[in-house]
Amino acid sequence: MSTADMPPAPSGRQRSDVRRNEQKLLDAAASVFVRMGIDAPVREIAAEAGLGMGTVYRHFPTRADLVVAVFRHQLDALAVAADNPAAADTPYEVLRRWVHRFADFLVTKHGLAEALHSDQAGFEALHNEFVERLLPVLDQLLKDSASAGCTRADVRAYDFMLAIGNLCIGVETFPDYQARRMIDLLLAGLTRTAPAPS
Amino acid sequence: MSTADMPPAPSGRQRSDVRRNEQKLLDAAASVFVRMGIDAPVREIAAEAGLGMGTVYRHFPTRADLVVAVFRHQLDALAVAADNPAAADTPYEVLRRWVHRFADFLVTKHGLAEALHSDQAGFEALHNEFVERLLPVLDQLLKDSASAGCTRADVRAYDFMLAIGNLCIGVETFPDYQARRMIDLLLAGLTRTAPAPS
Amino acid sequence: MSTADMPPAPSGRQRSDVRRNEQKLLDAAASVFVRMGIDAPVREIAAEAGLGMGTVYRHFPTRADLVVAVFRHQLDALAVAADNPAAADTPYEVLRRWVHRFADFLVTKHGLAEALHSDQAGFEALHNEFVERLLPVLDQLLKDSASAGCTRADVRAYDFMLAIGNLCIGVETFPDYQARRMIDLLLAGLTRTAPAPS
Amino acid sequence: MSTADMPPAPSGRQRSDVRRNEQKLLDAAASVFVRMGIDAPVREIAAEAGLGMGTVYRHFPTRADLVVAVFRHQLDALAVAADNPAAADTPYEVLRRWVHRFADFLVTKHGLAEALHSDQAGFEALHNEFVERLLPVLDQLLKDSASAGCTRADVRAYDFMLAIGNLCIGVETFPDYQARRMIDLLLAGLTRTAPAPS
DNA sequence: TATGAATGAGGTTTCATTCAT
DNA sequence: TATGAATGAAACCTCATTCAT
Repeated sequence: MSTADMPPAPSGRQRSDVRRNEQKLLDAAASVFVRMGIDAPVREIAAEAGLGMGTVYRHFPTRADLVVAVFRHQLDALAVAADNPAAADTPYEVLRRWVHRFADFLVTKHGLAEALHSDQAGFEALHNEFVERLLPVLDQLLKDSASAGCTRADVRAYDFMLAIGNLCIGVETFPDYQARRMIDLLLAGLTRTAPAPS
Repeated sequence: MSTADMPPAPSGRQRSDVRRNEQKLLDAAASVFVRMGIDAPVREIAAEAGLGMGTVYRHFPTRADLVVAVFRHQLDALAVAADNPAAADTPYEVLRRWVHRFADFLVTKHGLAEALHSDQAGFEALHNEFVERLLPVLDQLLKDSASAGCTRADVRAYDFMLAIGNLCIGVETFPDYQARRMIDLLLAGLTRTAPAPS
Repeated sequence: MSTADMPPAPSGRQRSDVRRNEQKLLDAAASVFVRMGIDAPVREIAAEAGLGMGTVYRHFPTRADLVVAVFRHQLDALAVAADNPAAADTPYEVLRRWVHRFADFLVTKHGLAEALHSDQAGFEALHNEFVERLLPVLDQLLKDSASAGCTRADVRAYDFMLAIGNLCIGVETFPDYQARRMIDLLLAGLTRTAPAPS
Repeated sequence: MSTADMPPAPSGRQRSDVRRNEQKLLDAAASVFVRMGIDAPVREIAAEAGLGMGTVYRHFPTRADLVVAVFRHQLDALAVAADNPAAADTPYEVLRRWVHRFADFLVTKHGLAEALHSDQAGFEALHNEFVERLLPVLDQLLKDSASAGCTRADVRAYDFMLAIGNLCIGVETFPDYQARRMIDLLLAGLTRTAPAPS
């Protein structure tokens, strides 16, 4: 009932062109966001994609839509990254590894950590996207680790997620800043603070 | 008889007005930076100060000059905040208190933590300002604490300072984010990781 | 069947509109340059053309581009003006007529002579344009006339061209100044100075 | 009645200070006009004179007043330059020498020739100044030379004066332009044109 | 009388967004 | 559906000019 009553017959080909364009735009935007920040001129993104500016607006009516789409796309990979626990690790090890994978993600997608705090359009949506996709994963990892007695139980996944993200900020602009060490410090702080080894 | 015995002084009153205006501008800029970010229109700052735009440029020829001035002004207070050690504390306690004072500073100067990472003009100068003023203080505190055996000695003050700053980011925009808890977590990670308390 | 056999052509109509706008801009700029000088506000030119300011910048990214374009367009006509020698004239007559045509050009394009000396952006380009287009023509005319024994051979076309241009300056602003008489005086000075009245 | 009822007694000293300042301003303006053109910022002139901006305005309420004053000052020297005819010269030689002296003046006061055509405030006054001071001198020289049969009688001093001025334009900006040759050409055109080849 | 701080109009340029083709 | 030309608001920065001291 849906596609049937459309004009001459859009033909699968056209539809796939459209999708191809959307992909081009996502890739282009990701790359441009890195190069020029999340406030990069729309024209720049269109040019990078080899498309017209109107096409950007057709696919992503607001900048927010584009921003979210760019990163949603990249979050998918991370959301499933906790699914293969690698068997014989302690829950803390699993948590630890995921956290660093998260940091990898933020750091390699240069500028993403900073972008999360942009006060521009799309900002809220972007944040929500992260929360929706990653918070459940991290929450589970924290709970597992706490249940196993490895780590504190009084740390909220939300705070922890933002903290990790924050610690990644500035890696690019301050080349001397070693975010990884600080992330490890945060992880260390998470471990059951020695109060009673016995 | 009149002008002859004056110093070159071009009327003391005027000079004090000028200084008053400079202060107005610093206050206005601090407030506007918070509201609109470090890239706020100059016109906005002028308006907030109740002065003309030209006056802003007279006092601070480049945006960098203004940005640096705004924060240098506020750093002075913090740089001396470690001078009154409050006697009977452990070095770790002193460190801990200063770190929270630093966080207070960043958080109450709403937006300042974010501003530290702006990739705009004045950015480098701002960063340098922080490094020059605060790094020595923090470095000393860390060393004292490590010497006393309270904390690790393998943490660089530079990383730690940026980390604290980073953890404060987003406090305003994500009201649910509890930066203080994360700072405490980082401080906890700093403590000599309970090799054997006994 | 449809798009396949078209060239890449992005709709011929659009392109012609674009060209029409460019022409509008050239006309508008020529007119405004006369009225307000070569430094006229871009906004003025846009208004005169009935277009937006952005459009000016799209077509002519720098002021120099616009300035040069305005006059290049008008130089074309002059560069070929020496091609129809009108048969039975002496080379000196031909030279004389072209010089006055050049002066006509400068004077009727009110303000152009002055514009040639603007120390603003685009100035060098404008001068070069004149040199490239007109100098060869004038040089040939001078040589022909000198070869025929009508005029001195020791006058450089470059100096002469600038001199003609200079003599046209002020025609508008000093209504009483009769540039033509001075041009004739210069031409008279060019003739083989009374070889031997004996 | 006039100076008598003034305040405490301005004292000759003060008056001479005022005059000294005026001279400072004239010198400074002349120098700045050369360096930055006739539209140079007022502040620049004040700075060059080592005085406040307000003082500039006190002495020369409009820019026109300053411009005129600067050049009037320099015209005085030229106006008398024809007074010492050096005895044994032909009137044409005297004319010729004065013309080159005029050109010297324009060329060495870099930018002055161009300034004569500025469409800015003070322009008309400047032009008038030249006319009033120099036209009588040049007119007399032309008449003397014509009376002696050296040169044409049908050339108006006004046109000739402007022509000389114009030919000096661009000497600075087009280093390759040899204004002197063109002035000589104009002078050559002035000579009784090859009496009659018949 | 001299000063120079303050003002703000006016120029430049950039881009987000619309819309005719 | 895709295009990119056009628009114009908005930011920047520079002085001419005023006026309190």
